Amino acid sequence: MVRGKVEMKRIENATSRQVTFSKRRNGVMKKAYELSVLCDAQVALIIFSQKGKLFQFSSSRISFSTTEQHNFRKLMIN
Amino acid sequence: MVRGKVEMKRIENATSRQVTFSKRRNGVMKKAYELSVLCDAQVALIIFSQKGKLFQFSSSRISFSTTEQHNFRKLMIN
DNA sequence: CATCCTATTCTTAGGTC
DNA sequence: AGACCTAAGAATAGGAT
Repeated sequence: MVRGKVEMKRIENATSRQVTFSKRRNGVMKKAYELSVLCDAQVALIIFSQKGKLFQFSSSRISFSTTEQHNFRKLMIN
Repeated sequence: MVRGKVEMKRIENATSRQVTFSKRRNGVMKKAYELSVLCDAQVALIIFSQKGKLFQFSSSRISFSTTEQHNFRKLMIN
């Protein structure tokens, strides 16, 4: 595979998938933050890893309540 | 200002802010989609423009209900 | 207000530690 | 699991239309 090029499908190797998850999760969080700041938009981002670990970003006037997170997690596990 | 370089603060010019919103909104949506596919993660992203227009992405097993969207909108408007 | 262009910056795959 | 490195590819600012 050419270095840097990636096919848009599930990464089969579990280690690579975990590393990419960690890197890209930070990337998309940053992009969400930048959008909210630059454009004065309200943004909420919620991410569950395969193991059900939660990551989230939200700008000041929008947020996920604990109940909503719980509901999301239930949806995710089904 | 150097072409391509941007300060991480609200864009004051309304036209520029709108154009950047449109471009970066697509960018972050794409990143959220890619994260969900590559890493088999559950991702939900919700964005309100300054005018209260809603944009969202969510992967298959997680989603915002109409009620949740309504609640977000109320939070956002306050 | 969306879409094309492209120089420039930013992100990231693959690697090492 | 996380931090660093670097080449390569992707995103985007500013302009044009």
